[in-house]
Amino acid sequence: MGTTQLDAVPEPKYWHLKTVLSDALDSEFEVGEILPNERELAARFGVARATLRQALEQLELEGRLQRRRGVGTTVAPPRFGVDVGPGEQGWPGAPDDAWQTGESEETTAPAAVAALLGRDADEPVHSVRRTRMTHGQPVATELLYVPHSSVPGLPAMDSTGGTARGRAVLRELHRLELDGQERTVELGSVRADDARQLDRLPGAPVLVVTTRYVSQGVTAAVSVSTYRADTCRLTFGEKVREPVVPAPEGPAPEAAPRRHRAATAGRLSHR
Amino acid sequence: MGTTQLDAVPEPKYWHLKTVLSDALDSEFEVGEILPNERELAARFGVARATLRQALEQLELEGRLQRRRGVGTTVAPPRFGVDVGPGEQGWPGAPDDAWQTGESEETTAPAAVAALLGRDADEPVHSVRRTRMTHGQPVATELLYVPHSSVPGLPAMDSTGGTARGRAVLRELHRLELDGQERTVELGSVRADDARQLDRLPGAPVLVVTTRYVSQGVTAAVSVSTYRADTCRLTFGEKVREPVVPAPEGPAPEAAPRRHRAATAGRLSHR
DNA sequence: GAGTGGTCTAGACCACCTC
DNA sequence: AGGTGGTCTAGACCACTCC
Repeated sequence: MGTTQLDAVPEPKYWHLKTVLSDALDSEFEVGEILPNERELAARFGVARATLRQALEQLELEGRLQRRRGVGTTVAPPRFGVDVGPGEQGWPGAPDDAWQTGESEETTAPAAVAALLGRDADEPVHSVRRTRMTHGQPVATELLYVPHSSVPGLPAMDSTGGTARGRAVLRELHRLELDGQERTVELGSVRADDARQLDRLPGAPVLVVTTRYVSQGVTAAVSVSTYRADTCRLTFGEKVREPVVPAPEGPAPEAAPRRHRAATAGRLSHR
Repeated sequence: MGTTQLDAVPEPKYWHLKTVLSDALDSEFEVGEILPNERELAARFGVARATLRQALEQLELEGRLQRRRGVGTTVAPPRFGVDVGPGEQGWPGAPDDAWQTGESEETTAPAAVAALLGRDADEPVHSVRRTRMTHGQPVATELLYVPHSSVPGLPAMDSTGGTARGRAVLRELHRLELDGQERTVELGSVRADDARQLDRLPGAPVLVVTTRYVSQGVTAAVSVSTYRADTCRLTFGEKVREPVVPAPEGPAPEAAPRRHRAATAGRLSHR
């Protein structure tokens, strides 16, 4: 007695805030437009900044917003669709691939990778770092692990730890016959070293794509690629051509107008 | 002058905490074991609870921990590898698939899905809800959208909005010839309705797999599946058999012992 | 009812970018 | 120097689970 009705599940404030902001983004903002700052938004909605930030975090996770320290919060463009095979049924470094070869060094593979390779954890491998660019932005970094035994023909150039070495490794890899590849995708958080290359803070969500390259029945190489989860949509094309894909937003896309109305000055109404 | 050295980047507390906890998880805890509660952990590390929670959030995102309200925080098992074609080159509802057909109803597809279907946004579609189980746990929910024009042979059973109707839709789908399918994977956050089915709170991170099924040159159906990102590793097998995959943990797996030492009582040392 | 994780507050300071 | 987002604190209350 007293409760007007079944108030049922009191929706968390930040959750409600998120949907309000999401709607405002659709109706009142242009892509690339900069939002009012967090302190102002929090005040306007009558919540603590931490609560507002919880909502913004969600929206950033869904690729709707982009936040940069010292700059501000902007409305993010729809996610890129980046192709992740098996379209290009080739080895890394195929002439047409989207990757840019970087440093290479001789190390020992991390335990998990060694297990995937089916090699001992202490067997030396070539590790080649690569970066993938799209629209002028780095969207992924990769570490490619190639056991010495996979590329026995590689000329000795031990101390040449530069990009030349990386290209040499890729070249040798191409001499092998590729039987197939196997991929897994999972969620991770970017480590400090990758973070800088991807222009994100450590801990930002990434999609980790692990690929096992098989040649003549054995795993010849393993690559671990980390894609920015906020800006990327991984596509696995097969046979079919892609039409205009209007980036589903959030989880299960529900009626999403995303009309671009002219943006003037003081909108984003409260309540 | 004055700084002893390049103190460079003062690592955030929660970031350092995360690595400390991560190491402790490897060395001092068993899978399924329950951690001390948050207030205790925070006190033990001399930080505010919010800071500790930031570290725990990261670890949960990486699939290392599982937190349940009212229960506690437990050490998560390695992620499941769930197959996401194109191994089973078939229509949804193939006799051997891992999905469990649920409710079906007649609706109109959300805008983004309608665009993928290449149909008008107001054309009626059958929407079939399905659930994917693995190891007795629900790992994904799906909404399958089938335009009426794709299954003209479907007998009239308008008001039969149950699972029988869903099965009928799938049955009709099988009569079509499948030319190919096209998938995309992206990060999302689970909506309220899916959340309950996946036993997660709203907003939890999910991997959204959107599949376009093509028959005779046109898109015959579109499915949107949301997988729990904390417990799932999506696998895209091709030709190759899978060995024992020891779940890379975090982004780029670095030397990960994950040895299971006997767990006693009051460890998890500070500093 | 006791104990857990989830939400929220009102403040403070820091790191970074831009002017 | 001033403004932005990022980190951190010390508290409070709530929703949930289990006994």
